[in-house]
Amino acid sequence: MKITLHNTLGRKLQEFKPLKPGVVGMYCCGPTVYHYAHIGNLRTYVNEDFLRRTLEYAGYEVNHVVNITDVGHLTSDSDQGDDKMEKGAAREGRTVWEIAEHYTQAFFQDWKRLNLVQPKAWPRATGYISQQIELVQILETKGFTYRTADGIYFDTEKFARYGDFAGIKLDDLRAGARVELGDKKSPTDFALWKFSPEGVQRAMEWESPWGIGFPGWHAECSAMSNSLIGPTLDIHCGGTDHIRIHHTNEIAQSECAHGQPFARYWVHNEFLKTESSGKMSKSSGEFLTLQVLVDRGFDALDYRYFCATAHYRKFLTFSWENIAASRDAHRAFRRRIAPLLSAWAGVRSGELDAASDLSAAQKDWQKRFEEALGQDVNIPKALGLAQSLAREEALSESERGRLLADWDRVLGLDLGRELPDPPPVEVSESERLDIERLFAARAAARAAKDWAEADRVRAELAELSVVVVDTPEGSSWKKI
RNA sequence: GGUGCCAUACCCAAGUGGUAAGGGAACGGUCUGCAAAACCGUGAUUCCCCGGUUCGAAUCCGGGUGGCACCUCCA
Repeated sequence: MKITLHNTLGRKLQEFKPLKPGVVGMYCCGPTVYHYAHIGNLRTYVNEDFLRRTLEYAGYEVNHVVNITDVGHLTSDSDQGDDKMEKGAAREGRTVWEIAEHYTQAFFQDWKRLNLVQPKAWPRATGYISQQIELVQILETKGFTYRTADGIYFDTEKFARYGDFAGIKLDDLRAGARVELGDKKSPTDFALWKFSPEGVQRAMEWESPWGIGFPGWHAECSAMSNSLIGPTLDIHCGGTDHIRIHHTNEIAQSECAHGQPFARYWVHNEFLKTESSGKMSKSSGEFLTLQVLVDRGFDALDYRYFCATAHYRKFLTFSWENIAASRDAHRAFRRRIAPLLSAWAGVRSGELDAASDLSAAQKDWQKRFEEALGQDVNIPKALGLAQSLAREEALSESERGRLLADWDRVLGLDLGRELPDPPPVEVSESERLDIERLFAARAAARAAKDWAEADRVRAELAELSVVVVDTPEGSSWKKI
């Protein structure tokens, strides 16, 4: 199975070939655990999960690493701004360590609810302080650093290819820079190690060859990816916002320290937008968490399905109308394929040889599915194929069921599981009595075969947003 | 100011030179006392606008218009 990926390095589609046959080293920038992840953050992890599952579907073993940033970096790369972790701690009256633990666990819960595959490692920045110090020492020895009053900085003048990755000329970048220069020689220079301010006890600080302080915010990814995967990664993932600063700096420090390419393929995810305010971001205040969606009656997998409707390199617009449309499509899809999966479960016998016993028609669908995945992980196209296959009567139910069960290894919708119904809308006691009274009146009218009256009451209930469903076992109602 | 991206039906969205996938909503039908669910059917002579290249363009090129992102933390 051939996989083509859009590589930010060179900005073009490229056939994927790992460094070592059969194995993929994949590093993904994870969350800073000072607050809940919002659904925009989560879109990126869902998309990265589609990539990982595609690679595994193609037969690769994926050494997938996602970091947890539990060190509070400054909110600006100059010497200004607050430490996000300390800010979170102050906001909630807890220690930074408690904050880190709480939001890490919340993140893990979201991860599980979205049916994301566990990475091979979840390194925490605070667990790799010595490796980060070591990285800075190597850079210092090789002459890429200089010291100012507040820290050790990377000298971007010493790395000729600095602007290449982001595709920008250094002069333009420097001329347009908005950061305060401070003691830095160039606006593009960045901190590798920051000193704790004189007379200030920071909540998180460590001993180092340069005195007490804390690592710069790009150091952890270089140090942890090197420790867990190696100096050269096959794939490095992240959001598009990281291209300019974070990934550019990771490349600079990693390649100068190790003398070899840092990552061979860079895969960047586009943002989730809102209709009103554009990009969803924590710093702007308002943001939605997965829990808010769940509280509104959506399943986490409804959100996963929603993510699957747009390609990872395109903006996806969130609105309640759009997520509801995805939920409806998702639920209808599950209802439609349930008998297909059952038919397949009924005829399958033990383990099967992957493709050898597929019919010609099945092989044709299989080929189309793999092509969609291979085209830069085109999940929306693959999902469209799954929808079409579900209605394709040229294949028997079990033939379709077999393919869909297999495709779910990539779609990750956990299709074999029955999703619980959304929780009912809250109804106050007095409202409930009103509804019960009308509901009983309608039942009486139906018993008397007074259809006109029954329909009149149904309309009255509808005005209260109450839907009545009649089944052979009796009637029931629910508020929507 | 610098850099880059996007623009396809009511909504979401695939398509990247060969004659517009898929889903949701809506409408019509079957079923049902009526509804709900399910199933069947109906949708762009056209892809923001204007030029150009080509036998052929939503797809390539040029120029507009509109929206967005990055250049401070951010997925």
